[in-house]
Amino acid sequence: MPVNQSFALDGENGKKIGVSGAKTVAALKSHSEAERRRRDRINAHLETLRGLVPNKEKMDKATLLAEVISQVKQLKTTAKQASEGLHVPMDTDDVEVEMLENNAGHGSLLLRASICCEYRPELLSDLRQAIDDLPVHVMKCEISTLGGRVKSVFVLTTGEGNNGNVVSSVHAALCNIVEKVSASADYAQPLFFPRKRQRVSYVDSSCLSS
Amino acid sequence: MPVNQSFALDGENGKKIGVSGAKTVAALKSHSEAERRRRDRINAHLETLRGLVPNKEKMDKATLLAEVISQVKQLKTTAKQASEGLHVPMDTDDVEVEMLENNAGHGSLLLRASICCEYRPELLSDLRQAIDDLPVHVMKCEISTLGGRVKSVFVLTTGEGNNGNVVSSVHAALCNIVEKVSASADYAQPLFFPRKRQRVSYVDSSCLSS
DNA sequence: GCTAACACGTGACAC
DNA sequence: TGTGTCACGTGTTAG
Repeated sequence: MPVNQSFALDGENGKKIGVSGAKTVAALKSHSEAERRRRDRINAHLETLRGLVPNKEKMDKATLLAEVISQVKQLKTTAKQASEGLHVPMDTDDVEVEMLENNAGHGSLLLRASICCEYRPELLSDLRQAIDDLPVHVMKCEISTLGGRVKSVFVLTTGEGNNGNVVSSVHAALCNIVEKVSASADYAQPLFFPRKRQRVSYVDSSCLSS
Repeated sequence: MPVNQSFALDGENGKKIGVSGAKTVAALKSHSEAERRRRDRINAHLETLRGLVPNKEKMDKATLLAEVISQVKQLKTTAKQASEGLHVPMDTDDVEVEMLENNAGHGSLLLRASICCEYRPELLSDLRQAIDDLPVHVMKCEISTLGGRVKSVFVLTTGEGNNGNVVSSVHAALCNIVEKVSASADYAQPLFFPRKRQRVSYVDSSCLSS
């Protein structure tokens, strides 16, 4: 049992531990209480984490944290590759054009073009105009939005003949759109439709990177 | 500096603190060393976690753990919603609403709603209007077109409270849109953009269903 | 009895 | 000032 009464004894530095010692004791007590609260807070979070790992209970703190680490890494990779497959917009602007199939010299090329950028109201019509101006046909189009950002993927075919530098011209056209985005960078309401306030926190896609 | 030499003194229980005292001191030392190792292990894991959260450095242990918790939850939901397949429009009209996650009674529901139908010019604005009128928020939205047909998939969350019959009301709203489609069944130009004549034959989307 | 894990109180340092 | 965080050594308990 700790001493919480103050006796008239000499401290090591010659300081009296008398009536003033009561204050010291009180301060000490609040200190230990604060520390106790800190521990409780940390342990509460650890308890929450214990509920999020598959192994359920019975795990010491260190291995629990190790488990959480591997969980996070695992989830990151799966979420990343899954979102790649599903064309979820990342938070870095991006334009990609790749050739899916080169139909043996003459005839049509099959392209896959994607653009990822912040949303703005004229984006869709700009896209449509850009594609219309190119010597391509849209076979398939996919538009995804997440947290105010947009990713759009096109599967395109070229007509006969004019397949010289279609790839680069498509790329340039899409880049124009992205840059026009960053030009009119003042924020506008997102496409579809976080017009109402977003109650769920956005997915920070940067956390999917590493 | 701790006493690591053993003097011939009597302990309080009458136990000699002699040569055996050296053992006691040694045991105590190994104890504290073991504890130190344990702390280092835990702290190393915490440091690793610090590298996995977006905020980088400067975070006390408790808030770091809190951040990790929200990270894990976030990643879990995204990983779940990403595990759905590709959303290619079939050539049969369809409306589906399913519950992805029921957050423990209170709080928000996570829904996945999809609609597949023929394209018409007002479809997008109709969709937007319908979603706006519902007590839901759009977390993610994906629109795909193929051969004049369109499929749109939404990941929705409901606010607190009004989660009673959201599923059925969402379903009803989307069905209304589909039926409105077949009502104004006279053909209009497709969404995005086979406005120019389609030189390649449409992909029969039934062959994608497998 | 030995190891491993935990909670506790305390000194030190920071803002 | 005091309020908060951290590392440390120790007491205690379980396997």
